[in-house]
Amino acid sequence: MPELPEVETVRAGLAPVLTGKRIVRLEQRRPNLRFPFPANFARRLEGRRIENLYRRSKYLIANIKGGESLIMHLGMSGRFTIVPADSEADASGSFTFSTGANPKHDHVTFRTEDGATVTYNDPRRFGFMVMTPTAEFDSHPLIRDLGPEPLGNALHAGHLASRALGRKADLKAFLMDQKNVAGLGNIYVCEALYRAGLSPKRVASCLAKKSGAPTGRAERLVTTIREVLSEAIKAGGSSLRDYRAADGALGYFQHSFAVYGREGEPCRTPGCTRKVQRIVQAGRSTFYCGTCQR
DNA sequence: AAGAACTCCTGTTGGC
DNA sequence: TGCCAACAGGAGTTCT
Repeated sequence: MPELPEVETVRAGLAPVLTGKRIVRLEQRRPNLRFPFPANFARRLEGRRIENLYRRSKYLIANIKGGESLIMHLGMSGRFTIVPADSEADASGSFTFSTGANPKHDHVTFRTEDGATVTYNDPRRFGFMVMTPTAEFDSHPLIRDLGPEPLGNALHAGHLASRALGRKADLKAFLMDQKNVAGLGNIYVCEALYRAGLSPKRVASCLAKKSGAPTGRAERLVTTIREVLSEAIKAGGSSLRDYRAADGALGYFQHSFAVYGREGEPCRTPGCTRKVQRIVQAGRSTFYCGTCQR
């Protein structure tokens, strides 16, 4: 579920609780999520310090003192919940801070030296946690082929054009592919395409001229991708169904969707009378306005 | 090599 | 009310 803005919001919530802290206990309640947990997972983390917590694409990464990195992905339904150190069980035995999720899907709990706990809950178990030597991080198979961070300098129209040149996939699929741009998912691709006035059904190669130079469409897309992601981060992400920040807060960017989830509702472009359409591309819903997006 | 289909898993929703 | 199909912020694997 979470795309870049949601993962970034989770990172911001977890960072003050985890950065620089020693993990004193790790409870792992099942052998695997999407992939098996790292071998000797608890033994490799207990007693060790988290040096920093950062985000790359939709991954959360913790550098662990001693030379390993923990790579975490939330999949479709993953959620982290913090229970602060000073919260206490009430008379009924339940915690003041409930995780708000079905506890049968609480798969991993980290306890820090401060007494805070961070629990990972994931009903669908499409998320995962893997470890790799930090020195080999960049060449890890999950990391090495990722495209540029959309909010950094490496994403520019020329990059999109060079990736898109000669590609027959449609624009929607091109932008969903993490090798081309990192961090976008179904929601923000739909929203960025709407803002750029580009049809999701267009062929990806429309971003490049025959010379390989970027078209105006590529320029517009870079701008709208950045805009929509930045605004969503400011709003704390989008909360539909499962997603919450680590402190339990709901994001509110879903109220700003122009097209996502709005099938049959009027296009928000002033003067446009068209209704938002839903089509299926590569098995996923795409929402767009057939008038404003060409 | 690129692209499409299939797969993992549980929960929720809407139609009959 | 129940039953069943469709769908959900992802992406690796396998096939053509």
